Amino acid sequence: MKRENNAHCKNVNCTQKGGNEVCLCPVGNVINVVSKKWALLIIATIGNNEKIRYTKIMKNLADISPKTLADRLKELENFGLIERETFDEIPPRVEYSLTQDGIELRDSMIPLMEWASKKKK
Amino acid sequence: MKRENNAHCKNVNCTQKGGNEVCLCPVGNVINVVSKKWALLIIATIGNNEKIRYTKIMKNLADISPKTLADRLKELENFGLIERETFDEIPPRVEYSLTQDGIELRDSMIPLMEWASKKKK
DNA sequence: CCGAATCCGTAAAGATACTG
DNA sequence: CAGTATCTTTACGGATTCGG
Repeated sequence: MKRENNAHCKNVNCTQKGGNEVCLCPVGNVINVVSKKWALLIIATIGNNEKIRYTKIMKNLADISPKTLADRLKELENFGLIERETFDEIPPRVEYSLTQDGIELRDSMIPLMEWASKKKK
Repeated sequence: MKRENNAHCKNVNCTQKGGNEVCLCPVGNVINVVSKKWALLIIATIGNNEKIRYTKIMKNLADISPKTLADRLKELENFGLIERETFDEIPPRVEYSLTQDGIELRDSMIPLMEWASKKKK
């Protein structure tokens, strides 16, 4: 059976049915960045602070390892979701903040976080 | 400085500031299930179909491996987000559907999926 | 045939110690 | 302070196999 017309997706190989569903074909890239472990929580943490330093993110996300945090910050920056500002001071200071895209992402994940929040325990 | 009152969180160790932010303290568990690779896409796929079989999920998520799908389905079932119904037929038939919690999750992630959808190239 | 389970190699995440 | 380096552990992917 050839698939029905789908308002959400122009991909001819899309196997989703038409209707009011959310088509998943175009979601791949972003989701793969965003669904890595800690990624959403990092975005949310930065979003809660406007500007925030590496050590403070570490404290807020108590169980993250420094390596994972550094890796994730680099990815999120490369992806244009966060911004990294360095200051030539001793001791060094680096501040992270959300870009416009990051803010949009943060806003769009608030319902998810609230669901998770009330779901826990 | 002791932290300010935070309407979202009763955890005394919460390091978030007060205000209109989303507190992350209670989010841990669920997020760790949900932010595993493919988890959100599986939820979304099942949510798009009410009932759906293993093989059809495989087709919809073209690049997932059978092992990863089986692993994720088990986790999501254990977590009470999806339901697994087996039929004693040959060839065997297994249908997956969202639980009430799964439906809530699905609803709460729609904005995120839509953001991802319009963000992608 | 369908829905996995198994085995195995690679990639990602965690723990800890350490440095510019 | 803001990360690296290094090592161990866990997660993921790919092919094959298998019971019903």
